[in-house]
Amino acid sequence: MISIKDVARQAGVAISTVSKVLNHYPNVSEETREKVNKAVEELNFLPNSVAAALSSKQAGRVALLVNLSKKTQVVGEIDLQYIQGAINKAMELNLDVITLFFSMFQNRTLEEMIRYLKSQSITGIIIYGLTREEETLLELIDSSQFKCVIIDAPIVNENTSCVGIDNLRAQYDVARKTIEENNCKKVLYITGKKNGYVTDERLHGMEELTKELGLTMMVCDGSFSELRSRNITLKYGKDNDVVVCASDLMAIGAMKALTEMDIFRPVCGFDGIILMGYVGKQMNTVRQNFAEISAMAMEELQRLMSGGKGRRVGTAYTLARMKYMDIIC
Amino acid sequence: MISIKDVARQAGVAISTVSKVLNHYPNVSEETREKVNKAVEELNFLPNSVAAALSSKQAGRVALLVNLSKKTQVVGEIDLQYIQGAINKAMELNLDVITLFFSMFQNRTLEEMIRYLKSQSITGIIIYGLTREEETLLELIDSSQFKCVIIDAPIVNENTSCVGIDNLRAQYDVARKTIEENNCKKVLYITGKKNGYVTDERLHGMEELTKELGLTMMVCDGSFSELRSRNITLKYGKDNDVVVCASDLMAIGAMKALTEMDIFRPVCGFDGIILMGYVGKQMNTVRQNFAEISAMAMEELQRLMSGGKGRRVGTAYTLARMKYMDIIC
DNA sequence: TTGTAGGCGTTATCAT
DNA sequence: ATGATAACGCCTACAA
Repeated sequence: MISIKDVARQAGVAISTVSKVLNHYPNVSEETREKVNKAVEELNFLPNSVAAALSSKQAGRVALLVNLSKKTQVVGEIDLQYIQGAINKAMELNLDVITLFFSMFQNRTLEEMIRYLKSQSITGIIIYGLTREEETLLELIDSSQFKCVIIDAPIVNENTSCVGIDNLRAQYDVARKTIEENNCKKVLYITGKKNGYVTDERLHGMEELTKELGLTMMVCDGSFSELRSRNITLKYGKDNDVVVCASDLMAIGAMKALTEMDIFRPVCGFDGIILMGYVGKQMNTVRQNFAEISAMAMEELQRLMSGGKGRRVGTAYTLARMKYMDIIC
Repeated sequence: MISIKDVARQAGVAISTVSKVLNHYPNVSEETREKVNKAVEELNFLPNSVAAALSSKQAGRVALLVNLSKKTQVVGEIDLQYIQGAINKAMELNLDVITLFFSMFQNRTLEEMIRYLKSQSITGIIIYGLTREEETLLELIDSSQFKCVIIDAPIVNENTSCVGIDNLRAQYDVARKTIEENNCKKVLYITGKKNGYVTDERLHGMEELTKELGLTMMVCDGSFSELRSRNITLKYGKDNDVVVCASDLMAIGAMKALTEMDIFRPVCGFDGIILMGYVGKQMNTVRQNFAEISAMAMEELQRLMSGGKGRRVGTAYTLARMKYMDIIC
């Protein structure tokens, strides 16, 4: 394997000089910079990231902490896009990434988690799918041992940023659109998990909307479960004239229930997953670009790791309908 | 951060002795072994994997090379299970993992790929979704620079193993079941991509079956595309009395087409993805446990990395029907 | 059986 | 502006 040493020899300079050029240090003459770059080209040199990680305490590695939604069986779509977006961006930024799942830390203490992450030279973490139930993770964030970026949970401090859409607004928007299109008065709102951060925000969006339009609203805990949403709809669907769901999966469950009951009620979902295109009926939904959000999170993490302070980063969304013929190819 | 040095001091032995205990070397007295382990416990020591990777040339890291199926829009389910299965097993085996995607190496030469992987201290690779079109990857495997495990492609050599089900048999089985259940004579077979390894194997399964049962078979290239399958079915579905597809997605496309044409034909798919449960009609399919397959691949890779020779590893499958009420919760 | 010392490829701190 | 040199944490001959 060809190393920085070879480059140094080839360029006729010291190892440390090569390192400086590689890392864009200021005090290097244009002349040597060129010599070194030429040698790098000639030798096709690529720095060993493992050695770099070991040596420098600042250019650490980042961990993706993914909460695989096993609860719903439709695994994958969102999480994979998160992972992909993050990894691609990381490669662009020259950051090392390892992917981890919540389940790996199931019964671990805070100290064990920290130890493990440190043993991997992790200095930055992106967390996907955090809920209030993950107490140890919340402590981890609080511990300030790592730079963190949280997706879709409003946690911000010195070392922690959050990125995500404005859930309140988005829920308001998609529900309003659906309600106005169908001239509804009584809305059945099926929420996400009790302890989910987005759950509250979205609910507030509905509260604002129903108050503003003078609607009545029945709120049921769907826990992001397609089955629960289905049962709730079977029970209360008929008595309301629109079903607003805090997730697409729940919207699908609701729609399937309505179809079975052979009654029509407009339904809207949240997230814009491809699966929505398969259920026949078109529904309004909030569409997010998960890969892009994740890429932004990675950029934000890099900012934090190089000294930036935690902050809130907003991402975009659109209202959409997923049509079968659009999504297949 | 607490290091091997601290453990050595605490145990009153030399650093190298600690290392020996940690790595289960033979020549260590029971007494010192206990002293060291006690110190490890007390200090909650966890070895730094980055340093280990840098130091030892043998305990390298492994890369997951995933071919994200962008062609079909239903991304995720299979790939994510692969990733999850591999990472979980790797953690168990104490192996470092990084996840990469084919797209990252789109226009890269063999040398560039090798350089990159070496710069990451990669010594083992698991490849998911390989086709004959990935020429550079095939060269990479041939180069013998890394230990490789290929999923679902019959490539075996000194440093390369493959793991996967018997595609010929599985295709034969699921088709036979469907055909016998419905007493069919004329089968429309929609294949996967021309250059996919499994495509041929599955086709051979069909050839064996149709010959054995004396059926007529019409073979169309579906390229794993739901849309193509749909169009093929629209065109030829009526003239045949069963549609056998080399993937679930294509089975769904075929079924949707049949439904639109308002005719019934039994359809069977391949893979057992959750999505199958959403399309209403139940279809036979071959169910694979992707996470488990991937875990086996990781174990096989470890075997290779510790000196084992390449070989073929078979995995299990079952025939199943995906029912909506079974898959939601 | 145990310890010493050199090396893995970088980065970072000093002199120069 | 450049170059020695000491870390970084661990592994592994080799020596004791």
